[in-house]
Amino acid sequence: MESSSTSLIVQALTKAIVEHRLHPGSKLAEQKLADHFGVSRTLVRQALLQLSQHQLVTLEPARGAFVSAPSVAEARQVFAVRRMLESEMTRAFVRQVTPAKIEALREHVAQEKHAIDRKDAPGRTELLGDFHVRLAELMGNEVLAQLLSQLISRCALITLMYQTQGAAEHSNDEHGEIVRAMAARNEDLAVRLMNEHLLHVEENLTFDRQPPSHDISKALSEN
Amino acid sequence: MESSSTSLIVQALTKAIVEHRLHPGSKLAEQKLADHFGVSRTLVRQALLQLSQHQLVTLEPARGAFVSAPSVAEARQVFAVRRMLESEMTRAFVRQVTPAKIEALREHVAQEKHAIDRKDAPGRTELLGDFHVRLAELMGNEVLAQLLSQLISRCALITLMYQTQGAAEHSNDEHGEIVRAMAARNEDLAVRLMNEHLLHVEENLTFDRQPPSHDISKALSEN
DNA sequence: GAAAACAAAAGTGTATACACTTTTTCCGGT
DNA sequence: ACCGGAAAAAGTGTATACACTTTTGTTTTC
Repeated sequence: MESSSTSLIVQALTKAIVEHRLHPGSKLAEQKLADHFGVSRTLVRQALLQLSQHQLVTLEPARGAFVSAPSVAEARQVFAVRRMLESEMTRAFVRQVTPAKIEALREHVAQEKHAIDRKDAPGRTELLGDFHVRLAELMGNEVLAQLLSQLISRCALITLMYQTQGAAEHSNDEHGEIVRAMAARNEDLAVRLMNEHLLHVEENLTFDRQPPSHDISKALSEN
Repeated sequence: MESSSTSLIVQALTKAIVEHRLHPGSKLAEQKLADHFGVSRTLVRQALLQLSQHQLVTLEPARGAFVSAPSVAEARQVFAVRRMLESEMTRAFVRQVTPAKIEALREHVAQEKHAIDRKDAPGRTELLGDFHVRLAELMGNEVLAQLLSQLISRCALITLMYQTQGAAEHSNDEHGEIVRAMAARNEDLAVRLMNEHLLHVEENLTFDRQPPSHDISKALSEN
């Protein structure tokens, strides 16, 4: 790896954390990362600072940066916020729905299904999360989309990436049902389905602690 | 000014921006800020990076940092998100309300009134915003509180600080009404009042561009 | 042999140096 | 006088240096 501005480092680390190639608790030593990316510690520090704002990384004074290990309480709070935000988002969406938007969502759900059928675990996790961001984008609300994107990254850090094939299929089905309710302009049903969907995802939380991967370079090299 | 870690610089700049002592568009030159705070550019850069994540500052590559000047569209999006989030927050709050929490809110509203009566403009703006954050805190949801706090900072950058005495009183009254509806456990009323309150605040947006203050040191020295 | 104390190594936090980009200033041409 | 452009000044972006803290490993002591 070579050329990289700060944001490229942020992206690479975010991907590695969200995809659970870097486990919660892993130490992120500045010099090691700097060597890996071929830059100075300066840029790595900037990246780690940003990631700490996104809550994906925790900075301990004079001790360094670690992949965040959210507590159960924090995880539940994040999901509570998502339910508040997304149920109302769903309501607003139904009120301004158009055939083109429904078509875009159907297309997305089909992509999810494709990734699931291919057993492409990283791809399916990303797409399942992006469904919710797409909703915000289709509403034309950038602020909402960005906010949700961050919340969902945090959720991905919380839920295990290698969720069962079954759970992924279940989520995919629920996305489909939600879109159907939206297409029928059934506001209350869509909102209820979205709420239930998020509750189901939350139920599937697995709070097992895993042995941290101490080989940072290897974790990052896998793309 | 002397002793300061990065977060102190962030706080000082946030306060200056939110209180409109630094106007949107003002250039924030690193060396000037470094001299003012008596630190090196390193720490100032870290602070500016954080502020840019909070959307209070905009970084232009190779050109430097400027106090953000949110567009009208962006402002409306921020308020739309607040309405989604806060209406559901209100609903959840009513469902788990206790006399102690109501008392805390009454106390807060009284403080608001006090600041308004004293014509303490910075204090009242801060307190009027904090009402919404207090709500989140009382629900015991840190994540929600932090998120709202950031959204509200952005709103403060958008709304003029020196809102009329009348508008402040109006907001204060509405806060009082909301608390009353909550105390009565009238969920739908409380939610409706909160929604209307946020719409009123949004209506009061003033999108006049003001001449930027070029004297950064002076603006920051006023505390 | 275990625990405490010390020394060495590694790592973080802040300042500074330097290359490169943008902005400003100043000067000559029209 | 005004415009264009070169030279200087100011400013940002990244790397490096160095002080100080934490961690690790070794030796000493009981």
